[in-house]
Amino acid sequence: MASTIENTLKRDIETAIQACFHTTTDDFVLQPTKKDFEGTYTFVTFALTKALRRAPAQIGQAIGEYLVDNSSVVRGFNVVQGFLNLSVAHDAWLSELAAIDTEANFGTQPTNGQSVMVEFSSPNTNKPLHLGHLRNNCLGDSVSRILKANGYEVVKTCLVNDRGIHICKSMLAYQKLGGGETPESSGLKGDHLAGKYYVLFDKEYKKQISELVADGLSEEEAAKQAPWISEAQELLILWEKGDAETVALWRKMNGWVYAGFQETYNKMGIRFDKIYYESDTYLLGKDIIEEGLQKGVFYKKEDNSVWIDLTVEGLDHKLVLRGNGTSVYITQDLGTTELKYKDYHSDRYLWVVGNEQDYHFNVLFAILKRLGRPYADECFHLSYGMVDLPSGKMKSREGTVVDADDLLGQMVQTAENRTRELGKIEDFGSEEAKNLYDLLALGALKYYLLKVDPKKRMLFNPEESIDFQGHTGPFVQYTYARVRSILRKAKVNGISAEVPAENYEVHPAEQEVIFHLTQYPARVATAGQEFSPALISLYAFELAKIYNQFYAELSIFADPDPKAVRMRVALSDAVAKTIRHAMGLLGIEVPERM
RNA sequence: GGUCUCGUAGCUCAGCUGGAUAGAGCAUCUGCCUUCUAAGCAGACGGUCACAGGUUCGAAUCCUGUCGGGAUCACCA
Repeated sequence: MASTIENTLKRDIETAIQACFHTTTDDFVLQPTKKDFEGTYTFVTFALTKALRRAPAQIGQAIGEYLVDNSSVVRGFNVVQGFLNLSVAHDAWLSELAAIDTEANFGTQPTNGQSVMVEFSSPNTNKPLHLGHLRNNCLGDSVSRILKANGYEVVKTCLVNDRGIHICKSMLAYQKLGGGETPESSGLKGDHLAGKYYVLFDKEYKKQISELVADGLSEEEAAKQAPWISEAQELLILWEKGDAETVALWRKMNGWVYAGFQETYNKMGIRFDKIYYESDTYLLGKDIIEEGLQKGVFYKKEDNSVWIDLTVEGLDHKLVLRGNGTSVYITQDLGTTELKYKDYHSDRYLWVVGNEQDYHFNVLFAILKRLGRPYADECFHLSYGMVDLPSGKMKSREGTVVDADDLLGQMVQTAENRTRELGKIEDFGSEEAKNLYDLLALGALKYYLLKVDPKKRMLFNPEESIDFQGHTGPFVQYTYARVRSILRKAKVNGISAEVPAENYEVHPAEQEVIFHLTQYPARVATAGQEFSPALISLYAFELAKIYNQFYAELSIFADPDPKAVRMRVALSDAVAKTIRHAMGLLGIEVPERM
């Protein structure tokens, strides 16, 4: 995965060590040279000092001299303490760039013959999507794209949580207070309409609790006895029995929510290959419990409830089936996982689920292993951190959520305002302009959510709008548009991209750009191994930044050397291609102009 | 209380499989558009890498402990 220069360099250094000292090292440290020093790669010699019993600088000097004489990729060197800084030969830069230039799908690996299922989003159908869901969606979508670029066949899947007591709560409130309201009659998006009744339920429920508490009941008792909660539970029972009226209402309200979600997914550019509905799968898993009992993996208590002892794994005893024979969360997940396996026989399974469920997934994977499932070792939980507000966690019932549709709308507005201020696209038609605003807003939002290490929780301050400058999506998009402008100009002037084969002194600013281009495939591979779009985000930013520096320092068309002009056009072309590819892995589109 | 996780500049984050003087962006201040898109570039300011020990030639990074934040330990999903 490393670049040609890097591979050659490693080999040549090994040869040098052998030739100079008649030994080898397994502690091989080759890293990019720090900015303040001359060179591109730095070989660290400290590890060799003990075995060779020589000063680090002495070792560096010897290896450096050998490389300058014998390595095709080394042009010069300097030694600072134990650091051997190496400059790359001009021809090596040129051939590296030429190779990238001719590669049609730079960054994409050929198929590896393996398949992976990525489950993400998995929303509840009782309230609209918020910023936390957006992080999940962006992560799931981007990781899917990254895995695909790494050669996997990817199945994107979503398990819709469309049944249960929470759904019945919104249904009940709607029955009581809805008065036949519909998305059409109210002008509300379907998921927001359902969410409205979920909130109304909670309001009334809380009122009922406090009334009961005033009558002398304990909080706990009151929460159980409040009339609306009992009615909601009755609704759930009716639903499970298949009561026609209840099911019809459920279907109607869920339909609204699906339509609402679909609209948001469409806006975000997110699609699934397969959607599972919990209403179809919630009874699954019981046969696995039976199987586990027979295998002695599970045990039964006196009340008929079924458990597993996971203390050996450092976990607890865990309930897997209630005494009355009904499922719990883990039962369903066992069933759904088995179903996914039966449906797709994928080689690997990835769940993009918040880190609040770390324990659940540890349990799930431990059980799968105990049951000897063939896919047990290929299950991974991409555990991402919550999006918190300065006030703490987002809570939908307390109205402290950042609504996905609202935020998206605001960002489109910001994109429009900013674009108008700059006045660069006055010749755009209204539809063209609208597309650009959407593209920029999505770029800013997705980049914002993806640039942070997925594992870490992140803070969103609603008081501060998401930036369009600096380390942002629009910065990268802008750089792309800028490069495209260069390439258009080259085409108009009949200048073709061409990397000279030799006799060209590659300018340091050009070297920097080429060096970063060479790092891309390795970065894509690491991002795939670590399920981390943040690595790609950072890369895209760095590449754009370095190109902008090159752009500010050197003139492309005004250079007197026509070889330099053609070479820089080729370099620009490679950068445009790579930025587009990297942003594509984040699910972000790039504009021709902005 | 047990387990997991995080603590880096005023703010948001990189760096963490040990390597040079700890890096970006935002914010504040200063320069740069008669030349390829200034959503840009250059510079200034800003740090006891929570704290204390340990390992080593070398620690933000590894180990131990302390303090502080978060999550989780449901017959909720």
